[in-house]
Amino acid sequence: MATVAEMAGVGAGTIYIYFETKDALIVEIHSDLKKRIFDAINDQYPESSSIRERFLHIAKTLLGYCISSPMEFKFLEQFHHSPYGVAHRREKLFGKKERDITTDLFYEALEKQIVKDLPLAILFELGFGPLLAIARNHALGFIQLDDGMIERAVEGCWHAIRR
Amino acid sequence: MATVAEMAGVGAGTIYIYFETKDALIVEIHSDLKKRIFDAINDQYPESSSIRERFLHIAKTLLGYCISSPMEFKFLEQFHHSPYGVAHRREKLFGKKERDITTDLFYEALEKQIVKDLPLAILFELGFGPLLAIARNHALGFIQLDDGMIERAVEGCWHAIRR
Amino acid sequence: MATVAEMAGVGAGTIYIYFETKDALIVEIHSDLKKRIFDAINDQYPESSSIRERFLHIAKTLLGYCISSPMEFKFLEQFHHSPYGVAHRREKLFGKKERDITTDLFYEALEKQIVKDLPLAILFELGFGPLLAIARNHALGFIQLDDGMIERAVEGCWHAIRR
Amino acid sequence: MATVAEMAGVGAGTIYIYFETKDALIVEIHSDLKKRIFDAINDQYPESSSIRERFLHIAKTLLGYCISSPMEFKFLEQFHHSPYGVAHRREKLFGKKERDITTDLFYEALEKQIVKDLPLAILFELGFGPLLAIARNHALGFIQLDDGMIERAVEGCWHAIRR
DNA sequence: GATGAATGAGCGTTCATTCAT
DNA sequence: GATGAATGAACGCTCATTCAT
Repeated sequence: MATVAEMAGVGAGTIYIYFETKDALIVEIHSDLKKRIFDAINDQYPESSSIRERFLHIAKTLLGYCISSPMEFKFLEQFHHSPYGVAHRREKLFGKKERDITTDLFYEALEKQIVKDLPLAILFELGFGPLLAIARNHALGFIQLDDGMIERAVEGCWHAIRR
Repeated sequence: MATVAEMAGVGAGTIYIYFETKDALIVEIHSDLKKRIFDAINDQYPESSSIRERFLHIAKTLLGYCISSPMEFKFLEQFHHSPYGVAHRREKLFGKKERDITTDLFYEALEKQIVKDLPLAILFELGFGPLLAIARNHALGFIQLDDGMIERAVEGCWHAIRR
Repeated sequence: MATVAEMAGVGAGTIYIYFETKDALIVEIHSDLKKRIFDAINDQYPESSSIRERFLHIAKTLLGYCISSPMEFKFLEQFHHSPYGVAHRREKLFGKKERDITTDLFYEALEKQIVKDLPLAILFELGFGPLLAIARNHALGFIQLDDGMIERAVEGCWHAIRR
Repeated sequence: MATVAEMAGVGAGTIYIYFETKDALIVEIHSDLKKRIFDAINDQYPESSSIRERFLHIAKTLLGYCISSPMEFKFLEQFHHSPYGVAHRREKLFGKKERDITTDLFYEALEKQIVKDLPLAILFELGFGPLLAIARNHALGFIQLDDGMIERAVEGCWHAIRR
């Protein structure tokens, strides 16, 4: 928190005027980041194309965002694998949260029997989980991504969920 | 470390008789766990079956282990997403470590052009990453796994990597 | 550090607002103390008197300070015989530190061949070392210093170094 | 203590059969060392020469020992500036300890009014203190001792105490 | 006598949070 | 509203000593 305050050019106590706790700050940053990603997805979202097309659009946009914004991605990763992330997903799955574009897509795909008959949580992990993992490998320098590789990896995610 | 000592019913210093540092303790627990998982995989490993059969055996064994040993799995997850895990994977990918059964399988599958032309790291993430994620969702009570679901999820992982 | 904080009537962490580490605290106390001693020496320093007179002034001021400030002296002793003190003297002997009043005096005395042809380090030990030792003996109650004794001891130190 | 035991090739507990505490071990090592030094001094001690001659013999032997046995000297230094050393000197000054060769020399010198009229403790510090300090400077690499330098330094110590 | 595994108080340091100014 | 000095429980680790074998 001291570092955050310093980088923000404010006093250490000032943060607590705008955020109740460190946790609240983190959750809000995460919300903000999520909003930005969904904005990127919604931009040029092929609303009336096939489910496959829409999935590929989401997947590529997500992966592209993670690769081009390494700091934001690093935060996202840490959030995901922390108690914050667990609480967030629990809320998303069981809570009263309004639907988002990915949830809608999967519900539609399940209805039309285009994807495997699996719970939403699993479809998420099969369809989008590997993308984040791939971005992590890229960020760590374990792999050098190129367009063909991205194409094949995203295609793989689609194969994982489709019937 | 204080908690570990307390739960073990020993003094704080006793741990340091058996493990040089906290890090050494963590790495050794991980090694031990990995060995147990590979033992489980090697047990009844269908050496002479198809690559698909072998992959499915590994995937199911891995998922089964994670589901039936929730504490061990929780440790494995934390390790994976910590600097220890990053160092471990870096070593596995670039280091002089002897090959393991999964690496061998993927190399063979790449050679025979049975799986997509992707780096080992990505094949791992597509093929096994979602399984750990699914186990996590199960452990957190987000999903109730049944045999059909496991079958479909594992099948999805195979679809993700196969050509 | 816990004891220091307690005696200062502050929390354990408070010290670290003013001093980066325990070492920094110790070094700063030492600097402060050294400054006070040099201030005492500079006060009424017989600039234009003989080298002998100037040496005796320094020696008596130093001994007087050590006797009248037993706590400060105790710190000085501990510092001197610790790795901090060794590093400090190494810096003083070989480093780029600006000269101080005692170094200047010894250089002048060497040039004028008034003191024995010995390295600075040895002149220090012969000329001032015993004074600190005498102060220690006094602080420990091993001896009861009186003016005559101080006079003779300081005179002895002068005899040790002069030609 | 663990290191001592290891270097001695015995178990950690074995030390405590022969020495009640770590402190007792240290005190005994010191006694042993002191004995060795006095043996070196007694060897070829010029019993019937002048006090000056005898002092110079002791001083040179002491300095020579410290220079040629750096490990032993390091121990001696640490002992001297520790609570052990303080207790030891208190005992030596006020206790029932039998006289040693240096004490005898100083008593004789005081009687014959050859040395300054100062307490034994101060004579020790003026006469022998700088020698240990010089050995320390040598051990730390602060000075490079040669025969002339040793001669002048020891001479200085004599000048410090003689009338 | 000899062993060495076990102990636990204490070390220097951190950091999210508070509150008087 | 803004500040930043103050807090103190908790961190990983050490080491002189003990005692069952």
